[in-house]
Amino acid sequence: MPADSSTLPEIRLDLAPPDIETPLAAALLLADRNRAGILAILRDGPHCVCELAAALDERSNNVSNHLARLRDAGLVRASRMALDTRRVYYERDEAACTAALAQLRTLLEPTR
Amino acid sequence: MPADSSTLPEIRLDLAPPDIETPLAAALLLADRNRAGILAILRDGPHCVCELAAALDERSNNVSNHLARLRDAGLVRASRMALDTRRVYYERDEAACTAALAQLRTLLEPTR
DNA sequence: GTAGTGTGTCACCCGCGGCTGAGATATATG
DNA sequence: CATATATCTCAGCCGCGGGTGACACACTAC
Repeated sequence: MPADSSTLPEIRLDLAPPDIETPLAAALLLADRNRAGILAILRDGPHCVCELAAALDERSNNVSNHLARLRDAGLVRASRMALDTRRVYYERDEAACTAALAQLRTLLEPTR
Repeated sequence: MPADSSTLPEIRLDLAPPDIETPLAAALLLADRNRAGILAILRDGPHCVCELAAALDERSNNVSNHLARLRDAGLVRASRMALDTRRVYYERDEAACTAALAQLRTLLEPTR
């Protein structure tokens, strides 16, 4: 027990647990070598799964798994192109990526 | 083998693997409930380990472990304050947090 | 000195998530 | 139709990282 509690900082044991569910979900999506690589590669336009797999030196089914995660989160879109309907081309959803970045800002940007 | 390769998009199997080490490291740091919570709580100023542990409903040694990770990455600083030298107060390094956010921008921001 | 509190360190356990392999589906060609 | 390529799905395995427990260390009060 402190001798002089008025000069000591008050200990706050009743701080509210912060709501970090959404930014945490965004961080978890980026916290994987292959998913981060996919998003980086797709910055320069759409690519098909086999191109991504070759660039990442991973198997296509593994890349497809990660693409499904990103697709479920809305960060990428899939589409078959007219002249090459066998392949599935993926492209970034820039609006969703910006939204995810905004979530991460709530963790890393000062409140001010 | 395509019958008419001139009308089909060229498949790029020689894409360079992107360098994502630094943004990946930043994402891995944020991709944990307790570390994300610590950064969120510290937005409103320094707090000691026991306060963080209480807010996160975690044991102090566990919180201390995560603080060490954030400290090694430079995102937070530790200091003992004059009037309360028993406790260790942690505060965000806003410059480092901004730098980490800049790394994540390389994944989520359009290149333009 | 001893006792008590706050924090740090580390080995260990264990669950979660990434990778794999097998199979299914889709599209094209012969 | 059969064959080939590209992608998708999912159960299972396994390594990595977070939580725990025990202990050491730092500081205060007595």
